[in-house]
Amino acid sequence: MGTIYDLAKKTGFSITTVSKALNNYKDVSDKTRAKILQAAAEMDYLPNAHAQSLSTKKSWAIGVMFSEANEVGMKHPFFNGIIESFRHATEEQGYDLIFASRNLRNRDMSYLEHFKHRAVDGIVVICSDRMDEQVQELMRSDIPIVVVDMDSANCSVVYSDNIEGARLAVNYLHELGHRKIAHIAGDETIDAGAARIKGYELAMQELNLPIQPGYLVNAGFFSVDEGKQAMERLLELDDQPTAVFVAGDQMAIGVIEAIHEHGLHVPNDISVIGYDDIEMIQYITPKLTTIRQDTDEIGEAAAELLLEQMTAKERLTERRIIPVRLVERASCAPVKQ
Amino acid sequence: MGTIYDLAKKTGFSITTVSKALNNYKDVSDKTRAKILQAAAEMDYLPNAHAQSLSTKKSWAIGVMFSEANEVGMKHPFFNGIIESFRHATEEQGYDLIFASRNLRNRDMSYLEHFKHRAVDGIVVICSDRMDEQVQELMRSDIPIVVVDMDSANCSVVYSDNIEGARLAVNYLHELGHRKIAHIAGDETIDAGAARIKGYELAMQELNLPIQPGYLVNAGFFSVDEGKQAMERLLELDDQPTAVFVAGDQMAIGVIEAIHEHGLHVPNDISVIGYDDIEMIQYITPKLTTIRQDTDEIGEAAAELLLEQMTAKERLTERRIIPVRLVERASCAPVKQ
DNA sequence: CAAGTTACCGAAAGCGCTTTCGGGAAGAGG
DNA sequence: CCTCTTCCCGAAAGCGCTTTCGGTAACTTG
Repeated sequence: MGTIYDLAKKTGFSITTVSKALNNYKDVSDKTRAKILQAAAEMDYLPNAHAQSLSTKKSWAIGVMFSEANEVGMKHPFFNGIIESFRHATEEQGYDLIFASRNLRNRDMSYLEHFKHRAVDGIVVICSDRMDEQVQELMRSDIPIVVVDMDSANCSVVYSDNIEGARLAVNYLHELGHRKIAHIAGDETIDAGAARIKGYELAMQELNLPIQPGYLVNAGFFSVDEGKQAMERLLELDDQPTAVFVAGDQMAIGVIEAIHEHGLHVPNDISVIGYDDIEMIQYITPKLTTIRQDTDEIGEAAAELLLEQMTAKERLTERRIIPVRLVERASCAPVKQ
Repeated sequence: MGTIYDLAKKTGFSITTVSKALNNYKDVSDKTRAKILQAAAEMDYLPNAHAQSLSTKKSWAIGVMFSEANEVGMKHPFFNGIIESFRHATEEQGYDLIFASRNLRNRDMSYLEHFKHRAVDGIVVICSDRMDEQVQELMRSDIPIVVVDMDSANCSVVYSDNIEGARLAVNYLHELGHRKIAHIAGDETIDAGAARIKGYELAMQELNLPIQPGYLVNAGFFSVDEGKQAMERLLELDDQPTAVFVAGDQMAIGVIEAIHEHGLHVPNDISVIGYDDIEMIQYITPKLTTIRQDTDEIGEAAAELLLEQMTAKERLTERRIIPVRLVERASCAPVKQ
């Protein structure tokens, strides 16, 4: 492949001139630039990224911290959509993504340490647990950073409009005639969970609907099983809800399972509305009505906020809230009289 | 954070000694090593990865080429499981994954070029299209490489035992009494598709079952829609099959949809068996019986084959075939008499 | 006690690139 | 014809680290 020295030797120019030609400096004539470029193509020369980074202090790499409660990593059906869209957006600007291990040659270090070691230009964290000490550490650092699906005053963040999403869900059920509306919630330590609870409470209040005892149940961390268990608690109630707003699609799948196992029908006996709009809910029975989060737009917004900081070379703290919308399918029906 | 020079100044030793202490050379006394390590901790010194790579020619990074026909990237429900497992396995050895963009500061280059530019230690390619010129180029290069879900004599490969998987599927249907067994296949340009076709033909032959005209239908690239369309062609036949072996779970979802839309029932009228065992098929109705590919093991095997080459510093060409197994759920039933 | 080991440390070169700064040649202006 | 710009180009330092090689001090050994 050769180095810049080889190119210099081949063309007869100094490495300085070669470097300048390659980097479009203005103080090299078109003629010599052409010669150098041609020679570079001939010996398919490629600059060494490490050498470049060393001397420019810019690595063209973005560190990704991806971590969620259920440890499924890239298999996470919602987060992986965000990552994918983020990747597209940053790729266009010439950045590579690096998924850092926490293990540097068997000395384990924090994500921050690792990212500093790798000298990334920016960091994106997709992590649901705001208490994670690793995340805190990243947010305290001075590396440009953007955090997805989590709120914070100390760095740029992007997340869906969860309050509005919850309101959409509750209002929709209300329009269908439901009054006994329960909420199967995500854990409050997760911002998205907390916000949807708040939205639920707000919406109920606006509609003058009381939240009956036992109608707000914490289902933990968005897994199918937890959703199922939560629904079972709801089904034990004397005064069962006629509709339930579930804080996540995966939980909603468990919820429907539980309802079916109890011999009841969705949506005829109980209406269910989810949150996220992950792919698989189009294929279950009944197809799940849900609040759609726009992963494409979330990823793009995250990229935008990060790129902004990286070019400005200073930390900004912008907050971007992405609109959600209701996707009507078949899991909700008018209340039975 | 400081450099090795700062550390040297702080401790009074030369940078040579500092470097040696950090890298566990034997020719530095325990006492001075301790001092240096302590000082390093105090100023939380971290070596700069670019400088290290530049001088050692080892980047501790693995390039990932991830590309499939449907352009869903990391959202791909099967491939993302492999990546995740691969990531775990390589992480343990201290490697980071780099998802390379094909765009180097707005000059577009090939994956190979990009990986050379980044000086990765190895490459993993997860790509279904064997004709992809980019993949060919990677395989021709001299960088350690492992290819997943594709066969080749020129580099290390790992894939599932597709022949055996197809055989398992067909035999299972046969045991249920089915004789009219169709195959909705993946495109033959994709190794996995071709192998499953071959397995299907083999198994049918072994059972002395003729493959009726129209029973082998190419459904293209494993999407739900393509599966659906293929099934519709099958349903137009005068002599309809009683069971169909579908080369991918996503296609099988479309297949079931098509059957239902025609007023028929799965599995009572037609049995369906899929391939892959992606998560969502546990939640559809009926739960899909399928051939399970072990993504964990595939990812681990890929990591193993790659690490092997990277430490040996030479290209090996080992072939690893991962066993599959039948997962019985509810989409197949004994044939009606 | 002289000679030979062994243990520990440092000077310096090198990895491949960028960038400042200065200098020579060619052109502009009087 | 002389001075002042403008246009090109290159020497050299520097980015932060590793590694070879040699040298000194301390320690054995007979």
